[in-house]
Amino acid sequence: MGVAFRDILGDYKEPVSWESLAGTAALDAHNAIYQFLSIIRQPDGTPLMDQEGRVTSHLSGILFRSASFIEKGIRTVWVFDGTPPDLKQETIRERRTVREQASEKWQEALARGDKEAAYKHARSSSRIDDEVLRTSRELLDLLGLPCIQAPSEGEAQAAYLVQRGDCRYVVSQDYDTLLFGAPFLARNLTVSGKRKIRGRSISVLPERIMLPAVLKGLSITREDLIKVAILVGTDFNSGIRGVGAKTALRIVQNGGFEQAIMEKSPDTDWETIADFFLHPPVNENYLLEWKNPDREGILTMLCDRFDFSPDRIQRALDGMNVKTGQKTLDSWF
DNA sequence: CGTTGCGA
DNA sequence: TCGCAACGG
Repeated sequence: MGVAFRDILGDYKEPVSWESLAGTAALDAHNAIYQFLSIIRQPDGTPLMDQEGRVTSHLSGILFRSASFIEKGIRTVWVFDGTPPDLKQETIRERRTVREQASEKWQEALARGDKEAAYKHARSSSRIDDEVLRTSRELLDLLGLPCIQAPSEGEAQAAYLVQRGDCRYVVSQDYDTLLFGAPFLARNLTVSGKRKIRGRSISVLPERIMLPAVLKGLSITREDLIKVAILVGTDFNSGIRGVGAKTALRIVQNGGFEQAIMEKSPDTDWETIADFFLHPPVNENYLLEWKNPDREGILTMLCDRFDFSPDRIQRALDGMNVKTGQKTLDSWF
């Protein structure tokens, strides 16, 4: 979701400093891991793999990004998806089809030696399987970072953590958490966010989106924002053809939502979808505990089992601890 | 994506 | 020291 939806959010994206993001953050694990699997690849699309051919792109991404977050004083909670709602079945089927077709196109591109196309299709063929999930959690556990299992959508759980005050903000590239009520969404939390300005390369600041500012600025309620999303399409419905975010916003602001649905998409059970965004299943009984990284455990897992270079891993581990002066991360807060 | 190595 | 290409697994 969100490709069209973001057209009305442009004015509410604020650049923020890394310092202002110190504290606890609920990380959309699916979103982050997908990004790692999708992007960390060779030019021909081959992901990082150990000697046995097991994919390791996600482990590389999790380790180095976590090291960077820890150095910046950002304590992450990794929120994993549970069982998707029935409402999402069609989207899931569509994604599987796209993935399978991308996989075929990847092989075809490889066969004809078109690396650029190979890389592009390989990215779209990315899939988070059980093995990726298991090894991700294993590494996060060794890093001492808490993982929460959502009963349903991870974005909903992440939004809940912030609403409840256990985290300051959600980290995700997707905007869905806003619909689930996250008051503070942070995007572009990448180390390598670099841009050239006047010949100089400066690091691009992360950006934040504050839900109250969005709602106030657009003069709508959260329920209205959800209606806008439903008109353009969500994970739970395909939206109305030809209606983008700006048109959808105007329709909702003018009170024309129900009529538009009735006329253009009468089969959309919008009330059920809206109710899911407003009252999603969440786990309310979680325990958040941060521990020191298990240095030996991480080295054993990544180097002995997955063929990472001990040198690189040690350097990353040094970066996580040295700055804290042997204190536990917890003692910062 | 994030790190590292290399040429200027 | 910087900027970019290549590597990592």
